[in-house]
Amino acid sequence: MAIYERQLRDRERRRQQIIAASKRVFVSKGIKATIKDIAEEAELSPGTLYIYFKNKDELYASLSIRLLKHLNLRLQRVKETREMPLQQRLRAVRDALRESYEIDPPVFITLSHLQASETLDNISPDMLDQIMGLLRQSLGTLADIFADEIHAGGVQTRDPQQFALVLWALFSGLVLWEESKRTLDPRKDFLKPTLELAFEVFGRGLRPCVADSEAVSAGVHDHNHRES
Amino acid sequence: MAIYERQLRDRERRRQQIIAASKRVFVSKGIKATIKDIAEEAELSPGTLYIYFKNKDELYASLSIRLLKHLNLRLQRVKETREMPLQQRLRAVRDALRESYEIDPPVFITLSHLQASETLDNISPDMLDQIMGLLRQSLGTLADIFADEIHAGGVQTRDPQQFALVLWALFSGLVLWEESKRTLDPRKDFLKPTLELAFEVFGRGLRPCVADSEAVSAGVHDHNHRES
Amino acid sequence: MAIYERQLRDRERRRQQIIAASKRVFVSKGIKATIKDIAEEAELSPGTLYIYFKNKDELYASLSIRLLKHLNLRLQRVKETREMPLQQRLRAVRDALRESYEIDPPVFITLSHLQASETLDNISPDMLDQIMGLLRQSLGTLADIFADEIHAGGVQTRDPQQFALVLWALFSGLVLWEESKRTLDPRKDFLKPTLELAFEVFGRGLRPCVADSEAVSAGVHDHNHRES
Amino acid sequence: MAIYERQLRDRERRRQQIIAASKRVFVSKGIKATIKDIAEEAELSPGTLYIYFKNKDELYASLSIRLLKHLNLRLQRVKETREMPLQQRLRAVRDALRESYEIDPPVFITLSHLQASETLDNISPDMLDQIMGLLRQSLGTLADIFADEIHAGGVQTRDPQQFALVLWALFSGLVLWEESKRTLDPRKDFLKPTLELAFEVFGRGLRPCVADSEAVSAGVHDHNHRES
DNA sequence: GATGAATGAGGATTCATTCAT
DNA sequence: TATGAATGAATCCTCATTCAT
Repeated sequence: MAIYERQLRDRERRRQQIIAASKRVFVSKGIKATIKDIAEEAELSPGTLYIYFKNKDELYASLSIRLLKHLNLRLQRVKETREMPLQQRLRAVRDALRESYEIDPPVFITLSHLQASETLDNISPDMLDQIMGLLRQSLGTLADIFADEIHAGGVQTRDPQQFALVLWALFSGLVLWEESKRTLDPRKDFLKPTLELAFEVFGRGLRPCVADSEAVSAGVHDHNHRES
Repeated sequence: MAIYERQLRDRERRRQQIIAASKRVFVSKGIKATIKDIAEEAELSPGTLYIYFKNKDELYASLSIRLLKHLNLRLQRVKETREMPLQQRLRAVRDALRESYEIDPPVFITLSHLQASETLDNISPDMLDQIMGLLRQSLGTLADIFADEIHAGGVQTRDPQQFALVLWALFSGLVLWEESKRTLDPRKDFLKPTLELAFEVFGRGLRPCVADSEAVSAGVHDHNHRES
Repeated sequence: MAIYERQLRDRERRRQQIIAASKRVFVSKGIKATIKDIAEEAELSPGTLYIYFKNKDELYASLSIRLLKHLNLRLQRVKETREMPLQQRLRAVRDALRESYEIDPPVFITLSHLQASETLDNISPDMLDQIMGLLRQSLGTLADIFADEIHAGGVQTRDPQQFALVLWALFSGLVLWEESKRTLDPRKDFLKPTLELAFEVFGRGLRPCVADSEAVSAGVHDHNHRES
Repeated sequence: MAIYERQLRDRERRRQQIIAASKRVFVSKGIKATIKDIAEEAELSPGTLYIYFKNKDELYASLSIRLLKHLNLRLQRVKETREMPLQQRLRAVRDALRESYEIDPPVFITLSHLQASETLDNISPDMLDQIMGLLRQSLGTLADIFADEIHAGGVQTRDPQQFALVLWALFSGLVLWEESKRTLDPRKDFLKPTLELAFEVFGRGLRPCVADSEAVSAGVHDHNHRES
């Protein structure tokens, strides 16, 4: 049994080693990275990758899984801080997202591609389920956080799932833009300030107010007064 | 003379016919569409496409140009409605974006890919300039709208360019998500409600307030006191 | 009849116009010239070329025919100068070859390609006969000149056809080399001095001598003495 | 270690196998041979060729390199026979050229094409340098031989480089002609007798004479007096 | 397990040639 | 006759994947 377990552990270690190499390759070559590129970076032969991954798309998907697992953990931790004030929790969410992104910038793009392409066809149902599950879980955790806040009265009463989705989209969009900028001009960390503004605006927008959105457009100024 | 003009018109019509076919192919085959696919859809031979487009990437880019031109027009019109209240203008912006998207859902994705990939290498500088110019123009128009509102006092004093960018990212992210949903489950128009919520939140978040963002997170905590 | 003749004349004029354009294109684009290139240079449409030439290879062949006709004329004229001394006639031959080459440097290469490739398969038998006839005629005229000289005693008694062939090969080889140099370094007129040396050596080598070539190799030094 | 060496040997063997197949294809299909043709002849798949050669042009170039290396060796050996009489050395040169040619008749043509075409653009600078170096070396060795003979007094005092070039051109021209004959009528070994005559004439033409070339044409005219 | 040479389907692109106007 | 858009076969090359060692 011990032997079997060690084999299992070794196997998993190899997988991680390949995944790590893939990430490094993505950083330099982007989406156009080939299996050969990755194999070279991992100091393995192309054939070996196929022992650990069914095909290229599953390798891609594995990257996403790793990313999502990390993100889930971080979000879970935020969820548990029920005692914190809303704005602080939002900032924690923001940082969780940003740090997950910064671990592997290009992988986030992979995740987008994964969603938008036919890549999914080549992935085993198991893996697809896993990814979709993790994605749902991330969004679910976000939604839970919003549900807390709605319940506490700091956020207007709306479907928390929707809030989660909007936040996720906001983040994805910014990351996509960041990446596109990076190909044109690789000055780093343009993301941070924009992300901060985005969360600030978003955070402020969540708050409940006397006047509903319809009313708002009628007479903005008065309503902007906060009772504090 | 009339003959020359007719030829010119015919030529442009063909271009549009090919672009239209490309869009249809993108809907069904996604980014992996081949020249052959598009040619078949357009009921032309592969060679013919190369009469009208220098290469595949320029065909892709043309799709984006069409989209951006349309969007620019729509946003320009919104910009001119200075007399309208903020919320109404925001809704107009939202509709401009959404309608531009709905004309060619998959093309928006192409635009994202265009940004994020090495596609740019194959595009003639002229065309690249055109796309980047249109993109900058769109963001510029958005920024102008925000500048108006900041000046009018309905929006907090921040860099309007940043606001524009956040809005664009928000929209891109939602579109990306919509597209990914569509491949998994093609029930239409899931975008609309989320987009509406997103703009509502965003719109409310823009408003200036007595307490600055720093202050807010400090001063707001009464609301957020947890019983814990 | 007059009408028919004028049509014929017009037709021939068009052909020559196209041939002239082809030559110009060859100078700039080399063997890789396309039908479209030639059509543009001739200010005609690709289709029109096919009214005057069965296919691309026949157009190429026509160039060669023009060249060979010109060369034949020049050589014929040399042949008629029986009264001239050998060396002077040789120089006349040399100049005839060089000038024919200089009218259209790249066409000479076409002629080589014509010989060495499968181009011939696409040419109508008539045209092939014409080319081969002209080539044979050129070599024949050269041979006739040598025959004169052999008869006159200025040239050793050997098959004059063989002499003609050696001369032709010498010239072709030099032209080929010249062309290859030109692609690497387009300084002009490197051909002339080498060609002069070549003909000088060749001319001297033709002369009959007391010692035969076999004898020569036995004891060169003694035999090198000329009785003059 | 032994393993590594065997792999290296295998690799080189494969390369040679592909080169051998290419030659065979050239014989039958000429310059128009495609990668597919060569792959089929080598009983490999097209993709495999690209493991051993960067692209088609480098495959072509490799053929030339092999040829030139062989030729260089042969000429070097002739150069070392300083004690031999001129005519015998010339015959040795002639045989070196002819035998190099006979190893791979079509490759010599490739070499010519290589010089004259745009093929050069696709070849790595290293390989181009190698070919040009070998070519220069061959011509240099020839020139050295002539320099010896000039020094020994058996050859008139001229630039030996020029002599080398003339000889090379003479040979190239004959080979080109031979090849063109072969496509029309594949009776073998028409080259040999012409080449012999060519070298004989050339050899005799090299000899110094009392009268210089200018003088010759003046002083020779006794021979050339025509009865007219 | 590990290798990496071999595969070969598939893609973008070119260009001689045709044909409706 | 002249046009030039349309054709589509043919070409080079790539790269995910397999398999004998």
